[in-house]
Amino acid sequence: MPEGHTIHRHARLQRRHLVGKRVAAWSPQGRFADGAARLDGGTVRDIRAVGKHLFYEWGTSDGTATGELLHIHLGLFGKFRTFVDEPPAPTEGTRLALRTIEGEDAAGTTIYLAGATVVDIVSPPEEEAIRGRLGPDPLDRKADPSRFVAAMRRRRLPIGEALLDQKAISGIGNVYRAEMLFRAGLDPDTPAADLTEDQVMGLWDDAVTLLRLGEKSGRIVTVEPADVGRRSRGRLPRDEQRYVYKRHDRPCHRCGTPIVMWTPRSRTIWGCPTCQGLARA
DNA sequence: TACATATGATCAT
DNA sequence: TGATCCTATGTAA
Repeated sequence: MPEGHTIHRHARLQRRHLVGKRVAAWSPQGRFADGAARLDGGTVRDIRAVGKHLFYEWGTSDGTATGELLHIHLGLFGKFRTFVDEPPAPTEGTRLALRTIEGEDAAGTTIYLAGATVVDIVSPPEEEAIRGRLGPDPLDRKADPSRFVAAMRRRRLPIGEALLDQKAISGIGNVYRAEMLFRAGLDPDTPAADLTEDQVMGLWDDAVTLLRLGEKSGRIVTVEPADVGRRSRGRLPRDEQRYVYKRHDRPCHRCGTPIVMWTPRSRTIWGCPTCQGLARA
């Protein structure tokens, strides 16, 4: 389930297992055999997440930087599986396997990766080039939201499409864009440039709130508990976790109006005709 | 066995 | 705008 929160969460959890460790690397599927061979037996010095990208800084077996970075982008289907005990055999599509090399009696941690759009080895300048193409990341405490504001001000593009543009803001995906626009009471078809600066900053602040929550919990829960008659966000039934995403024909949690869906640029979006004043409805 | 589906992004036309 | 790439899963046939 890879929007930005998932990527940052993977980085945080994998750091605990991998950083400072020597790891074996191989490619069960074979399509990353050469890359895995270059990484095999080296150490992981750091793992960094930015937007939907992951960078693993590699070192030699004694920890010296090699100038090689494992770069991963999960795309739509990419998945990690982590095993702290003896792992099962990898699935056929497993492109990369990493396993920590521990002492005699420790099993080590094994991580399998399948389905990713990008698995390659890049140099530090290439990492910088990729970062340079990305807008500010709501999960980066040093991010500069004014870059997002500026990007929105100069775009006639509908805000619903602009939010998916990783050059404008990085890490937002199809679930968060729909949910953020509902929470802001905005029609996704509104041209980005028509929003006030306060509205754009409001979207940024909400992205920070929601992605941080998602990074902590590993799930995307966007409803305010009061809207579904609850006291907390814990263990909500599936239909009560979100306001609009995949809730077409279901009643809005705030006003009861049936949620509608449409598909601009082959990315389905959902909205409440009443709460978001949908022009198309 | 087949097909639909998925929280992404790029490239060609 | 449409085709394409990536893989696993659930449902239908």
